[in-house]
Amino acid sequence: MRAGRVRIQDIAAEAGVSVTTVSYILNKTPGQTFASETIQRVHDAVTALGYVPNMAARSLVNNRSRLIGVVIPQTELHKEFMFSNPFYGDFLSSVEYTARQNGYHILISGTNADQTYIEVARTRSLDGIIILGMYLEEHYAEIKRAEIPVVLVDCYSENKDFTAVQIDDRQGGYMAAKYLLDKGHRRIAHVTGLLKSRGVNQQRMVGWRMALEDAGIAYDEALLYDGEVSYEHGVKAGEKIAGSFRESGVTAVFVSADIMALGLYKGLKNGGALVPSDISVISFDDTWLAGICDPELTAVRQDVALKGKTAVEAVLGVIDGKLSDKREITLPISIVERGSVCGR
Amino acid sequence: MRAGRVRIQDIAAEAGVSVTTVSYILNKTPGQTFASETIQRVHDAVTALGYVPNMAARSLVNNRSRLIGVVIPQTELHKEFMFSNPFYGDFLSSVEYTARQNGYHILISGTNADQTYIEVARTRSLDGIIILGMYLEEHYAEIKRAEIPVVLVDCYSENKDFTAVQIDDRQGGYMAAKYLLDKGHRRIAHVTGLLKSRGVNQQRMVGWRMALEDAGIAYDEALLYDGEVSYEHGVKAGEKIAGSFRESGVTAVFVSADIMALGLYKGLKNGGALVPSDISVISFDDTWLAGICDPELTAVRQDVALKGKTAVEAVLGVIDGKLSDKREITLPISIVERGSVCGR
DNA sequence: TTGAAAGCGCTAACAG
DNA sequence: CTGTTAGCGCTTTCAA
Repeated sequence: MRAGRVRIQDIAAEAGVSVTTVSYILNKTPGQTFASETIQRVHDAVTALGYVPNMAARSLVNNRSRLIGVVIPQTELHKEFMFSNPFYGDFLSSVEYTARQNGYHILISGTNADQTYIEVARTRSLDGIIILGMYLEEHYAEIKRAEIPVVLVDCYSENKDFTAVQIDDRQGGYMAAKYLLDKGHRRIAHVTGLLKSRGVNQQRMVGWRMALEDAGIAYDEALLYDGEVSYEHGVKAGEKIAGSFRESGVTAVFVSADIMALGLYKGLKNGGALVPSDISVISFDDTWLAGICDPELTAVRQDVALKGKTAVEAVLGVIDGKLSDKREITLPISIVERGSVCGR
Repeated sequence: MRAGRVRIQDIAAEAGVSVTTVSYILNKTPGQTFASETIQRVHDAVTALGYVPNMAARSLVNNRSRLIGVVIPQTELHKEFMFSNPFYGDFLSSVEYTARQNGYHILISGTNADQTYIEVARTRSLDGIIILGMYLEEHYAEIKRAEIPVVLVDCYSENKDFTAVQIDDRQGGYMAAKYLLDKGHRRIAHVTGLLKSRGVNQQRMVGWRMALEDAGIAYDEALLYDGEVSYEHGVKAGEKIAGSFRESGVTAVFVSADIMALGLYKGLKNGGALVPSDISVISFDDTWLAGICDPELTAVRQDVALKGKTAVEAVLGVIDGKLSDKREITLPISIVERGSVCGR
């Protein structure tokens, strides 16, 4: 039970066996069998001496660390995570839990300008990494070259070289707009994040446009409000919409994240528009934020915890050499009806 | 630039020097000087070959990992983190950022029943750990014995053996109640989390009681609503308060976390009480949530990012052997006035 | 200034 | 079934 270094040697001595035996027993190495009495003696020695394995030594030999890296988008390079959006916290929570159940730990790290995440991964002998968001195209070549198991979450890449966990964001956007259409809305605005070419926001936007077009409604760029995925952007968009909805005829808004929806509520209110009687709102994600506003948000729901769990299972699958075929995993989405949409 | 293992040997060969030289130059080992040309050759070799150091090997030798562990409260043992409260996300974000700027990475891990965090720390050769919440008394002896640099955040322990980063929660509670008192409120309810004996909620509650007593108001247990730190608990408390405030005479509530304040708003509204005209509300933390409700929350503000930064700097201080004296670091708090309190 | 070499703790041939 | 031993990549003492 001492704090200092108890080595595998020490427990070998204590148990009166060789280090090999101890190593085999502790690792339950397949194909090695031992007298149950031997096993018992080894385990006794372990508890008696308070032995814990030294992962550094183990990593050095195996070249694997039982560590999984998680890359979370930063607001800017050098800066902090975008944790104000509960989506990330929920995701990380699920990832950590699932990894831990499988004997892995999570290393989180943003990146500085002088070091790419791949360098971190190599330096730390990460067994795999989960990349959230869309850092891909810039680092594609490097990641590919590093030959490290990577799972992409919410990245729409042209390169199908990596396993990806995602939802059908385009379909989600379509569902949201269709829902509004079915309620009789014809002029539907869209508040969204930055429309980077291969991001989820882009896809949701395209889905929205498709639904409108399928309903015979021409795309009107004036109804698109893109900015940062933040509360503040929601406020700004809400104020603009509230200030013009009587002329523009807008009766509904599809907003692509709960956190922006909260801002939107505020902005609409500031501008004197009521939800849902003046403006109906449908959101995306359905984090717990959707339940705290008034009226509660109708939203396209995705299961963030499942996304995290699936991402971990996918990296582990790649690490273990299974899952080489199952390249793309698409999780289901649905619409949760609450009070923020009314019919026309 | 290859993915495979480039060793320090390889770059020694490439640069035409010995491994010792390379090691010294790469580590900028104090007291070792080299011809600037040699240094240049080594660095050239590093970039040419794409060398990244192997932390496992380094850890094995130094017995340090440049890894800092962060322990975040779990809802239950075995379970996931309490990330729905933005406090934790903001804290972690700041911790990761500060650590990274200092060349450290963050390992996050909850604990399973079969393994304490200290075992994780030993197995992973963590250089230090930041413990958030109050796991202390149960593990006190073990942590002490492990002799690993520990910084406690938001833990009120009797044992002053560890460096602690905190705010004066009792003072915060006092300030909140005093603020309400000064506005003319006499019957002030308190909605809080579980009152574990050495937790922040306990302290805030004591501050509230003290302020009331100092104002000559007897403590009334009926005005205390304790439960879990969650949105739901806030809702329940709000409904109860709204249902009885006309009889009980309650005109104000001090709620000990923003996330509960949001629930409280909802509950009050459900029960037909208006904020602030019927019931004034003052909250604690002042995360971004305080700004999203209507009316915006007046709150006791603590700087979560600063707390994270300070915690990291404190562990690093302990690791480097400085800071042995500065045992307790108390961060400032203040009151941010917004629209949720009105005078009487 | 530089180099040889002894480990750090562990795994996994290989030999018994 | 069990023991010996050669590394994994790196730091650092000691000697040159």
